[in-house]
Amino acid sequence: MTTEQFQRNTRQRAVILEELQKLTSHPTAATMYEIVRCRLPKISLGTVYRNLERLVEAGLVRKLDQAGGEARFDGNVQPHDHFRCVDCGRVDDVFAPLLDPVEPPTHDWRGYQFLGRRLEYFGLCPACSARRSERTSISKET
Amino acid sequence: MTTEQFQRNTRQRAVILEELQKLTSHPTAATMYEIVRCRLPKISLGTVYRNLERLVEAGLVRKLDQAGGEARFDGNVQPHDHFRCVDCGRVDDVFAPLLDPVEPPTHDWRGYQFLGRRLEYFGLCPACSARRSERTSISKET
DNA sequence: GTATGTGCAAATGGTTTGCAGTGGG
DNA sequence: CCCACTGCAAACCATTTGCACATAC
Repeated sequence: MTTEQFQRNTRQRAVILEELQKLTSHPTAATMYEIVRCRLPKISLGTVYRNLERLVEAGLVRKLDQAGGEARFDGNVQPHDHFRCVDCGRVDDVFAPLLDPVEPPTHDWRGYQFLGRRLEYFGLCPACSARRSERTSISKET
Repeated sequence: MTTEQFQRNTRQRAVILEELQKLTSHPTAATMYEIVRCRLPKISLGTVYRNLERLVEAGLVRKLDQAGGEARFDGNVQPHDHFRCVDCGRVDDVFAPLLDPVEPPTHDWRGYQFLGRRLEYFGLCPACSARRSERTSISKET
């Protein structure tokens, strides 16, 4: 898994990949740092960033980044889409294809060479949706 | 256009919206700052950021922040998708719907409340695509 | 007149990087 | 034994924010 793609196989990289693949949440680099520190107390945040980046390049990890916000990482590289909660920021997998997964041309659409797409839904996750409607009914009562 | 949505209508906000709507490119906040400074030399970058954010909230401008790096802004709020070049970073409009625009449920899909979706293609723009294949053939020749 | 919005500059926060030291092969 | 990788801390850079002043209404 970690073989061949890298010049050296370090314990740090192995643990980062292993822990990320255990999760179905989509942790930030900082969260990964906290998780990995349980097993490698001396690891640095810089190493976490560097390895996540290299794992992305190697195609073993997906990066879900957003301008101005924290990037999140996904250990599941199977094609699938995401739902981002605008209140709490959590990212969940969307298993049902909500958009017809017709692929764009793989290359040369009017000179553009397509490499992929990013599709993300946004809205309120179940918890935040409940919390909001609760607040609304309270404010109506008061 | 700028009326009603805001408590006060300032020249700064009007110029920012006006200049952004002239463009079909998708400038960053820094680029908008440069553009607007031709007409308002004393404007500050902070004001550009604040107003772009408020214009997004008012639904007059779209913010394209799906990828890491700098956010880009779009004065065209008609529903359409985008193509981002991974080499030079330019963002172009995608006019032809490459994905069937089937809308996700408007709310309550397994407790999730959908507010919208963001779709972005990425790959190489015509210029960068040409530049890359040129380099490849050169390296083959050499 | 007032409080919303601006200009300025400093702060913030996620991410990257330079460097000396470590350890994988 | 060498050089890719690490730990550490400082640097970076897009964005946000605090504050005194300006101006829209």
